[in-house]
Amino acid sequence: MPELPEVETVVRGLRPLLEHQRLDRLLLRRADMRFPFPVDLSQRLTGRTINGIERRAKYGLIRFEAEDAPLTLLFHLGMSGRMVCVTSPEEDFDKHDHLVFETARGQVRFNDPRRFGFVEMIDGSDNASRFLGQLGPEPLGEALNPSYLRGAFRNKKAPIKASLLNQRLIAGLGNIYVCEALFEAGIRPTRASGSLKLRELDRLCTEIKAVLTRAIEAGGSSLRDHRQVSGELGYFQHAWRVYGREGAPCRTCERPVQRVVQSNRSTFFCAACQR
DNA sequence: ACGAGAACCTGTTTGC
DNA sequence: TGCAAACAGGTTCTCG
Repeated sequence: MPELPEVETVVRGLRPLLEHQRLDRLLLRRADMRFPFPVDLSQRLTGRTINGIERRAKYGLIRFEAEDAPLTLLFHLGMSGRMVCVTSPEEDFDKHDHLVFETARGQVRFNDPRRFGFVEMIDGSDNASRFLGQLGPEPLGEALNPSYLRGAFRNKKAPIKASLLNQRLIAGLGNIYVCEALFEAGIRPTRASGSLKLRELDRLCTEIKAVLTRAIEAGGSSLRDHRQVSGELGYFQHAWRVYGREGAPCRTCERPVQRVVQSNRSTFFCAACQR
């Protein structure tokens, strides 16, 4: 489930395996993803040292050592993407292992059954990326605050659920954490974005940060689990308050959780607790 | 300009 | 039991 906390967990998990390592081999097994993988990936990156790995919104950024301009490999996990760490390289490939990074420490395999994931080479500054250019502020940064939200949502008729998913307004929220944050803030997902009072925006802002922070902590603890580190990165269990709980009792008032579809995506909420 | 819906693809679950 | 439909964490594009 690659939303922001999962990508953060993936990035943290990749660091000990890839950071300051030379990329000995980059194997491209399948290139026809959501956007085709660049065909010259191996040629451009093999032999280079990885300087660091960062996250921006739901994107992972692998920084490579380069002579002149910065060189970055951006990756996105799509809906079903995973990074699988393999310390015994003779292990058979899965049919959905599309890209394989190999260093002295072993392999990292980009596995993605649905192939909505993709990578992009960024030459120079991050602004050169077609994906990073239009992004709104990071939800965990100081730039996300009630007055920013007031400006971003002013006069907007779109439901608050849709606005929170809009990466140009806030970068990194996905379907699960939007549902959870709206529940925690007591705000009904169908409300017009522009109708939220400053008091509500303040609470929403607080809950967005709290929900994401808790999820990152859960991911961090799962990283310490040996099975996680040597296997799949970025997938951990979480006890959702409303997400995926249609018909089950609200954990606050015990009335059944409702499910509606907004912009073709499921929204879960409690009609009594969220107004 | 804005918002809703479709498209992209595969695997798993649900329902008849 | 078998098969088809529904559904799944994302982003981008088109259309009204």
